This record gives sequence, C-alpha cells and structure tokens, in this order.
Amino acid sequence: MKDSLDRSAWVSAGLAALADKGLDAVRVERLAADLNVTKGSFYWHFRDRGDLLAMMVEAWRTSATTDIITRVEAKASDPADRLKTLFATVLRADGRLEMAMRDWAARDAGVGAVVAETDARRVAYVEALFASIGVPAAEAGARARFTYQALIGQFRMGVGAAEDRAREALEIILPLMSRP
Amino acid sequence: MKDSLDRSAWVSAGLAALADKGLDAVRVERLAADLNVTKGSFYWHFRDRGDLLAMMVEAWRTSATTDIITRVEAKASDPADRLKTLFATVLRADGRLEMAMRDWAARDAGVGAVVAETDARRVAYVEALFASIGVPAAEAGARARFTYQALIGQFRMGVGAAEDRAREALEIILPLMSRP
DNA sequence: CCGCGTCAATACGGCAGCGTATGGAGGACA
DNA sequence: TGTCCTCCATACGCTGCCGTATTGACGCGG
Repeated sequence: MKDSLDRSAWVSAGLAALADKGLDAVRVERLAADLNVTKGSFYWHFRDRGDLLAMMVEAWRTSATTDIITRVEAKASDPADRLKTLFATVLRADGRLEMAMRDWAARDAGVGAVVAETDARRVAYVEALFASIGVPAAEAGARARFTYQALIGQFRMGVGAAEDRAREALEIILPLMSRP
Repeated sequence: MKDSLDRSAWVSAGLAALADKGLDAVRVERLAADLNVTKGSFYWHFRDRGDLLAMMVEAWRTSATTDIITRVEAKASDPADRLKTLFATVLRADGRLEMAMRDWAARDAGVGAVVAETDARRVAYVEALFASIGVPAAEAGARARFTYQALIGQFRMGVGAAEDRAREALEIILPLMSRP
C-alpha cells in the first residue's frame, strides 16, 4: 500500500490539470491516473466532481488573494521598489492557472465572484502604491486598473517574447504610469 | 424540408457556442440541435469535428485581422480620433469570442499562431497611430503593446463596471499614453 | 485475535458524444 | 418517369466518463 493521499493532493492535481489543459481536463479518472490511484480513492475523499471543483476554487482564492502581495511586501519596502517588484514578478510568472481561473470565471458566476474579489484587492494594492509615490489621487485608480488589466492581459498575448515585454514594461511603461 | 444550411451556418453556430460557453461546448450534436437539424447534415458538410474547428479558426482569422481596424478607419480620419475610436470600440465590445479564441490558443499551437499573427497586426496598427500623434519612436512600441494588453485584459476583469472603465480609460489613460 | 476506521481497487450501469452506414426527401434535367 | 445530386434523418456500435455499490488492505487499540 502506497502512502495514502489526502484531499489536498487531489486539489493540487486538479489545479495543475486546470492550469495545463483547462477546466475540461479536470476529470476524476484522469486525475486518479495522474496520482497513480483509482477513483475509489477520489470518492472516499469527495462527494463528486463538483465537490473537488469547489475546493479548488477555495484553494485558489486563499492563495491568490495574498500570494503576490505578500511576496512583493517581503521583497521590497518602499512603494517605488514594490511597484518595480510587482511588475517584475508578474511579468515573469507562469500565468496559466491565473488565466484558467478567469476562463472558468467567465462561465460560472460563483467563480466569477471569487475572481472579482481577488481583483478588487489586488487593484486596491496597486492603487495604494501609486498614491504613495505621488500619483495624483484623481488618476491613481484609473492607472492601477489599466496597469492591472495589462498585466493580466499579457498572459494571453501572442506577440513579443516574455522577457522583452518585461524589460520594456519596467523601463518605459512603469515610469510613464508613475508620473506625478 | 426546411431551407438547407451551408457550411457557414455551422461555422457561425460553432463560433457562437465557443464564445458563449467555451471550446468544450462546441459539440456536433448540440450544434445540430441549435440549428434544428440532426448530425446527418453535419457529416455531409464536414469530415469530422476537427474539420469544423479548423474552419472556425479560419473564419475568425479572416474577420479578426481586419474587423476592428476597418471599423476604426471608416469612422475616424485623424490618428488621435482613431485612437479614441479604437478605445471606445474595444472597451464597449463583447469580448467573449476574442477571449475564447485566446483560451483555445493557449492550448493549441496552431490556433496560437493565428492569434499571434492577429495580435502582431493590431499592435502594429496601434503603434503607427501613436507614432502619428507624436509619441517618441523609442516609446511607441512599448506603449502600443501595453495598451493592447490592457484592452485584451479588460475582457477578463472582475472589477469595475464596463462603462466606468471605458470612460476613465478615455479620459485619463489615453491622454497619458499619448503624451509626447 | 477482533473490531473499527481510513483509504483504495474494482465492477457495474447509465449517459453523452463521436463517427459510420444506410436510407429518405426534394429538386433539376433529360 | 428515371437518374443524379444535394442535403438530411436515423440507427448503430464504440469510447470516455460519471457516480454507486461492494470488497479488500492496512493500522491501531482493546
């Protein structure tokens, strides 16, 4: 008997499949094969596929709300450095899970609400950073939202090498968005 | 006997299902039901589902490459007005098909190549507009790409009412991105 | 040793969806 | 009328996937 799995192993496997191939690839029997067990194990841990999906959303919510902000805060202390770190981190991240969640959110109102809440927190954080570096109050929100949209949008872009996009965003766009 | 369908009716139905519910919803029997026929008709017109999918990509490529540019060009004549029209048009568009194509592109290299080509043309158009209004050559490309990313990204955003986002982008962001 | 709880394997039946084969309907033309 | 072509309906068999039921394996404690 191998080491036994717990629920979190299944949730991780589900999120990996989601990120890699989309929601349609999150299949009970496929995940079981990925984990080298059979679906008996799955049904011991979960009522049905919907149960797993709900737990996946919750797991994503927990990590997504605080992950990027915590990392940026840990790495830099003044707002300008934090903005730079935020850009650098997002622009070099693998956005597949992020975008798979958004694809899912577009089709499921419950998931949509979770993503909206996450977006609101992140945008508020960016806005506060912009305000801290002297961007006028009348513009900080708009710039934060536009910036956030661009950072999300670049995960689904078919032009430009990722490294080039990161460099130009740091050298050209961030200074532009930061103007007082 | 009802009026007979041709291939394009099937392709349109496929694109509608894709936009509305994602690639997984593009199903032969479901499309047949949507069109009030049975799958016998489908298999007269197409070899298999893959045949339909390929034609859908081609149809999207044809329309996506020229659609937005043609509309903007028809509606406005000077570059500043064209930029404004571009923003206004995209920000008020239903981006579901656009994003469904991107979701698909993320998982299929062939589709990814089509989307990349489309993106390149659109970004080049935006860049040319920026250059025409006096944005420095060293910055026009970066600004065009970032702007394009943000316009794409806003289709998958969970914050802000669409109309508010459009207004603030037109009044605050476009002027900022247009600075010489 | 036995009982219990945790965890997992397997068999089963049902459904969605696919592609193939076959026959039907309608229209145009000789 | 018969033939041909275009288009479509239906039946069929197969596969993937789901959830349920049943049994087995293992570890722990009394």
